[in-house]
Amino acid sequence: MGRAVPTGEPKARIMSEHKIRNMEEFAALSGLSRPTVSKYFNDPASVRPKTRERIEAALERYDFRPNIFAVNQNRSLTKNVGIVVPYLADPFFAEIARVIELRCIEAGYSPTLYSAHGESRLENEILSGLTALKPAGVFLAPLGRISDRAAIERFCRDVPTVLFDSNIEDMGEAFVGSDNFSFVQQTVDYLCRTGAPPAFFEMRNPANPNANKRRHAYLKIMEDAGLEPHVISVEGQGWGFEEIGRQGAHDLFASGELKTDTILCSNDRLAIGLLAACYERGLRVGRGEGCALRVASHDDHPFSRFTCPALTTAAHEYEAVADKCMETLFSLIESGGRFETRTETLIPARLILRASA
Amino acid sequence: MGRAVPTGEPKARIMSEHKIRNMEEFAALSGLSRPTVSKYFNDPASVRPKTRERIEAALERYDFRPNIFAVNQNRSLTKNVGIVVPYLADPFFAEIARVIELRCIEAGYSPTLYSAHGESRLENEILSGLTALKPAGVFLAPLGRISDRAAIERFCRDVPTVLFDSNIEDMGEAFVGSDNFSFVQQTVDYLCRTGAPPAFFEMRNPANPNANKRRHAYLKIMEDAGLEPHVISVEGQGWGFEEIGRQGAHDLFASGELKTDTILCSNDRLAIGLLAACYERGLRVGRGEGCALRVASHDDHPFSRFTCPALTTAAHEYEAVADKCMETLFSLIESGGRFETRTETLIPARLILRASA
DNA sequence: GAAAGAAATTAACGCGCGTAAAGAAAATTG
DNA sequence: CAATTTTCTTTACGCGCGTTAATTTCTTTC
Repeated sequence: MGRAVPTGEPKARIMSEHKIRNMEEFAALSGLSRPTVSKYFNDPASVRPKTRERIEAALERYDFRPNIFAVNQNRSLTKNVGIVVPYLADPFFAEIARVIELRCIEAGYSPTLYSAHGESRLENEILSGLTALKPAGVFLAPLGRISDRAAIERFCRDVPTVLFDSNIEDMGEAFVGSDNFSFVQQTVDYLCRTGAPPAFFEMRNPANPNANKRRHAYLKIMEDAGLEPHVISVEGQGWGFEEIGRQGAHDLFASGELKTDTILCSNDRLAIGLLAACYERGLRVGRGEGCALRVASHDDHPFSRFTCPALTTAAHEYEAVADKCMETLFSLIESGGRFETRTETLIPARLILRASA
Repeated sequence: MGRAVPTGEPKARIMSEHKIRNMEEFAALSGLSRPTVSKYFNDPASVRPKTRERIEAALERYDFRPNIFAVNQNRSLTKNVGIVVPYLADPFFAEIARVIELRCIEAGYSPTLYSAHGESRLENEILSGLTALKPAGVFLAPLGRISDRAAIERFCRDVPTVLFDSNIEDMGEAFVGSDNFSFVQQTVDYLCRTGAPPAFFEMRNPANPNANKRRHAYLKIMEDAGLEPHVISVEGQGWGFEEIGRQGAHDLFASGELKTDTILCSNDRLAIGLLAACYERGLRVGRGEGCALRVASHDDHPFSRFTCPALTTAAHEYEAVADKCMETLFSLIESGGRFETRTETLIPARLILRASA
């Protein structure tokens, strides 16, 4: 496991040579037998250094890669790793997937990225296709509420799976994600410490379970602080969160029902929409003089640094989540794909103060 | 080609049955011979309707999928399609990749998404790995300037490739992308028609060739209009365009060298950074009264609708690009992977007027 | 219902590689 | 140097499926 297998990087080749068809031929050109070369590709350290040198010299000259389909045919497990996210065009998922993917590559695996594009039908097809690839493991951020539980359960029985981002009870061998309570606690604490307690701005029917956890956290924290909670649930379907936030904010401001000058958004994408609405209405957002509203949020979306004003938010520890994901997968693979008990790792948030609150 | 192969969607299975090991076993359970079943999987229409029904009934019951590695081992071509982009965490690429991927799925292919993460080393590894997958075709948006030309050229010799987004001369069988000249023409025309001629705001050493084409287009258009061009090139490396734009804008404003009230950004991500800088400096952007600056840009980045103010931009026709990509790949596959002559399709921009200019 | 045509079956080979067993060759040890 | 251990070679089988050729069985047609 985790051995450094050569990956056929571009090198100066001898072009006059015809293309190598198979390992037999390559072995002959290396002056070795096929089983030895096969051993090398399974673990370069398993052959004598001198033999290894000969193979690697031949590799320089002839640009040969074992046929990936033939290699995997008899294997019960491959070096494939699947990374499945609900919607890759959401920069948050693009970013977390990016970090995990890079970690996988570093560890010598072949990660493949999949997006369910917000549809449970596609999520199912991805999982069923992934099963056929016999991956060593899969990182799955499920769609959430609209996921096909039965399909995911079936998948997790066949493939060692680490859930991330969105937890689904008892699904997969482990869960790695952010601690939603910590997110909300930090933002609410900060906002209360520096001004009025926040109202909570969210989508009414979020597909993602984290949204519900954040609402519950908000309610609990406000209650514990003896403060009256104020939840604003806006309507909207699909993955256009910014537009939903923008529309919802316009409706909110028009209704005149907002009783505070501090809004905590469930996530940054809603906040981005809300800030756009504020700008459109000439509402100045920030903590300074002449500001009508403070806005904070959660996720540290890649774009939250560049909103106007820049968004105060509770950040995911992207690197830490990715590291923990990898670590979990490694021990999962070492345990033969199953854990005795399902572990859940919740990584706390890091508060990032910017100009919006 | 393009046949509707069943994809093993979740169905009610008879759980008591043991798992099918191979096609032989599945054929027996269907009451048919393996070659017939094999024929079916290659083309469901190639067997008698009655036979087809029997297989599909068995498929309902037993949840069998041909071993993907064994299937592809002897094939010189698979139904795999690769989609390679330079940086998937850039929402522009995430969006165009999303649309192309969905089109591929609709067409019955198995698309796989790859991101070079901004590194030519990874781009090379993706291509060399992709070659091994014997894909029917590949959509490649190369890194651009830092791409390893020789590696890409070698890849294109082995695999039918359609370049998109970034053109590299004579590389691949075809290119599909947006018409940078049209982008700049529309924005410059609009800006000149409604106010002062724009200065052009760009990165000094853009990796992406489109940036150079846009600068040239700007210079040409200004020249033809008898106007003096003014190019502002800001420093910066990597993929953090927003931050580069923000820093560059601050430097620009601090220097006092800006001689116009109209800025045309090379792309939306730079513009997002520039708008953030404007906000931070209290510069009001827009075309209305009391605005210090007009800002327009190119790409119709998914967030350009939500900047403050919303960004006037020349939009890619995402759908049209994706459609043309698919169309090109289809005819490429039908032509056996090679075109007589390399075609270049440039799709004009669509101007989107918003509040920023 | 017989002849012609279509579709399925049987049998067999090949793809490229993993892997195991047995023996030969090389490296290591005392 | 001989004895031992390690590594490599030879030989051979198996994986699951594509594919072909020769037959057999089923459909269609008149």
